[in-house]
Amino acid sequence: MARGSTRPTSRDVAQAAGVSQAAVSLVLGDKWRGRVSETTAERVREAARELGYRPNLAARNLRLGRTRTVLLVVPALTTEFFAGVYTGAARVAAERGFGVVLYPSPEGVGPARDPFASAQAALDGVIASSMAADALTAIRGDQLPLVMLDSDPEGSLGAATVNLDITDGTHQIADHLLGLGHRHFLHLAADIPSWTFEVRARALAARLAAVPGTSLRTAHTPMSIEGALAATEAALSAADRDHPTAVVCDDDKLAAGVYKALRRRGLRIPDDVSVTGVDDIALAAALDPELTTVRLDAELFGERGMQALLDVLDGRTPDAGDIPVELVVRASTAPPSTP
Amino acid sequence: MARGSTRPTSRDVAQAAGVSQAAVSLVLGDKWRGRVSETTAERVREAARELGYRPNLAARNLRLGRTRTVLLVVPALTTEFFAGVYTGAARVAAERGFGVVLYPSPEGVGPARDPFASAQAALDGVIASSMAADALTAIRGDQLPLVMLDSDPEGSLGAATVNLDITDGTHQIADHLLGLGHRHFLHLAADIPSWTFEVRARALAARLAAVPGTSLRTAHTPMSIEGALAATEAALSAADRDHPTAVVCDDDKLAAGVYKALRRRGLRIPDDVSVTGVDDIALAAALDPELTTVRLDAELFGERGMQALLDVLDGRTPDAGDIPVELVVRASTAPPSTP
DNA sequence: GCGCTCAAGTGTTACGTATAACGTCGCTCG
DNA sequence: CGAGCGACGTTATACGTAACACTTGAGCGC
Repeated sequence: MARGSTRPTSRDVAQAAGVSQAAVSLVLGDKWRGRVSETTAERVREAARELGYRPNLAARNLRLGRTRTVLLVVPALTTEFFAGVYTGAARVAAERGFGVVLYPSPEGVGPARDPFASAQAALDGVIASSMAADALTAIRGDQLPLVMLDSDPEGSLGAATVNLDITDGTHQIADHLLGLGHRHFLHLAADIPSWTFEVRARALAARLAAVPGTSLRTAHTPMSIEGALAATEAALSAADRDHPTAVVCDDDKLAAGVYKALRRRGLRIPDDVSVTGVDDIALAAALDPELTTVRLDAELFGERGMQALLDVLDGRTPDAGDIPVELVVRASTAPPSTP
Repeated sequence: MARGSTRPTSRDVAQAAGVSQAAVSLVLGDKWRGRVSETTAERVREAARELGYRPNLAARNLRLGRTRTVLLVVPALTTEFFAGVYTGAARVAAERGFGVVLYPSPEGVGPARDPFASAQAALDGVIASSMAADALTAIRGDQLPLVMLDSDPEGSLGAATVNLDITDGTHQIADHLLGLGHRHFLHLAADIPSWTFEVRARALAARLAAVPGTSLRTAHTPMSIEGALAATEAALSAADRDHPTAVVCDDDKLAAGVYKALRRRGLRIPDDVSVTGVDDIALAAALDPELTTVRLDAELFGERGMQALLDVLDGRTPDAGDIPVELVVRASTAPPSTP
C-alpha cells in the first residue's frame, strides 16, 4: 500500500517545536553554537524525534550542490578482493563523512549500463536479506516499503517476504544421506542469527528424528573457510564415539573448511565421511571431490524479490509461493564405510 | 582540481537553443507529443548534446518526490550467491526503469552503519577499477573527479591513479619459480582488456627472457573457475613438448580451475607441476595443496583510493607511490621433477 | 538616558527540475 | 466574418533544505 501520511518535513518539526524552519535547520545541522538557546535546541530535537523526522536528501543535495557520496565501480561482486576494496573505501569515507555507492558492472549481462542510473538514491523501497539483520533496525525506522528475502513470513510484520524452499532442500539432503545409510550426523551451522538458518536446523533435526538410531551433533561457525575448519576440528575432537559419517554444511564455502579439517585428520571424502553444502556456487564443483549440494537459483531469487517490491510500490500484493530448490548429487557423498 | 565551469543546467540548454526551460524539460522528458515541433525538439537535443547536459538528479528527485531507486541490503559482497541476487534484481529493475543501490553491511567492521548514509547518491567523484573498463566511457562523459585503480598512470589523462606494485609481484613470482629450477612456463592470463593484466604479461615475459633456455606459453581465459579449467586443458593438449612445469595464474580463482585440469590429467601438484596465483583470497589457503600466491592488500588499496579521491576533491594532489605486495610461498610450488 | 553589543531567533531566497495553467498565432468552418 | 481550435510554446510555481541578512529585546558602560 502507498505511504499513508507523507513524510514530515523540517517545517513540520518547526511547527511542532514552535520555532521557525530556519531554527530547525540550524539545530539539526549542528550549526547553532551561539545562535539558539540550549532549551529551544532540545525542544527541536525532541520534536524531530517525536515525528520521526528524516531530512530529505534530495532537497539537501540540491541546496548544497554537493553530495558527500562517491561511486565505486567494480568489475563484479563475486570477488573477495573487491569486497576488501569496498570495505577499506567505505571505512575511510565514513571517517570523513562520506558515503559510498556501489556500481558493480553486471556479469555477462551485456555491456555495462549507465553507472549513474544506479546512483539516483534516496529510496522508494528496500529489499533486505534476513542475514543482514543488524541493518534492519535502521530500515524499520523509516516507513519504507520493504521486502524480506528468506525471512519468517509471520514474524516480519507487514513486510512482504520472498523465500527459497529451504525446508524442502534440507529434507532432500537428509533423505539422500539417510538413503545412503548414514546415521551419525554433524551439522555445521552458520552462527548468523537468521530465520533461514533456524529453519534448516529444525528441518534437519525433525527429519532425522523420524529415523530410529540416528544422532545429530551441531557445531556453530562463522561464515568463513577458516571458521569452518576450526569448528570442524573442534567437533571431531569432541566426538569420542558415534563418530559422524556425514557433515551437513549450511553453505558451500563452509564445506571447503570441512574438507581441509578432514584431510588433516587423514579422513577421506566420501569414503570415510560424506559432506554436503548449500548454494551450488562455482566453488562447489571446483572442490575435490566435487561437492553434493542444494542448488539455489540466486538470480531468480533476486528477480522475485524485485518483482515483489515493485508490486508493493504499485499497490498490488505480491504473489506468494516459495522458490523451489534442487539437490545436486556429486562425488562428496557415498554410503558410509562399515568397519 | 575543482570543477572548472559549473555543470550546465536545463536553463543553459534553453538559452543555447533559444527556447524556454520548460520546453527543454518537455523535450528531454519525452513528453512533447504534440506540444513542441520536431525541428525545435531537435534543436534542443542538439544543444543539450553540445553542452554535455545531464539533468540534476537531486532536483528531479525533489520535484517528483520519487526516485525509481531501490536499496538492496546484503550481508557481504564476498558471496557469489548475493552477486547473483544483485544481478537478477538489477535486471528486473532496469526493465522497469528502476536503479539499484547496494548496501553491503561491512564485514566484521562493527555493527552496520546507517544504510541511508550510503544511499545519498548523485556523485561528487568516482573511483574506478581499470577492470571495469566498459563502464568508463559513461564516466568520462561527465567531468567528475576520477581516481583509477591499477591503471596506466600515463594513459588515463588527468585522472589520478593508485596502483599496486604488480610488476614487483610478478617479478617475485618469476624469481621464485626460476630459483626452484623451472624453465617451461604457462601463463594463464585473464581475458579482460585491462592495464594491470598487460603489465603482468610484460613483466613475466621480460623476467623470463633474461634467463636462457626458458619457454613461455600464454593461454587466455575468462575470469572463472570453469574458464580456467577449459583453457588449461586446451593448453596442455597443445603442448606436445617443452611441457610446462609451472603455471602462473593472474588470479587465485583461476588456480582452482588449473588444479582441476591437472588432476584430470593425473598430474600432481607440486610434484609434476607448480601453480601460482595472485590476490591471496581465502580460497588460496583452502585449496589442496595450499596455493603459493602474491598477497594484495585489498583494504589498503581501497583506503588509498579513497584518500586520493578526497585529496582531489579538496584541491590537493594525491600522493603517488605504488602499494607494495608480498609473495606468500605455500605448498603449490616446488622444484620440477627431473625425469 | 543613549548608543552599543550580543544573544536568540525569524524572513526570505535559491538550488534545478517538472508540470499545470495560460497565451498567441494562423487557419478552418459555419 | 468571427468563433473556435490545434499547433507551439511560455510563465509561474512548488518540491524541502541551508544560509544570508535582518529584527528584536535585553544588558551595560558612561
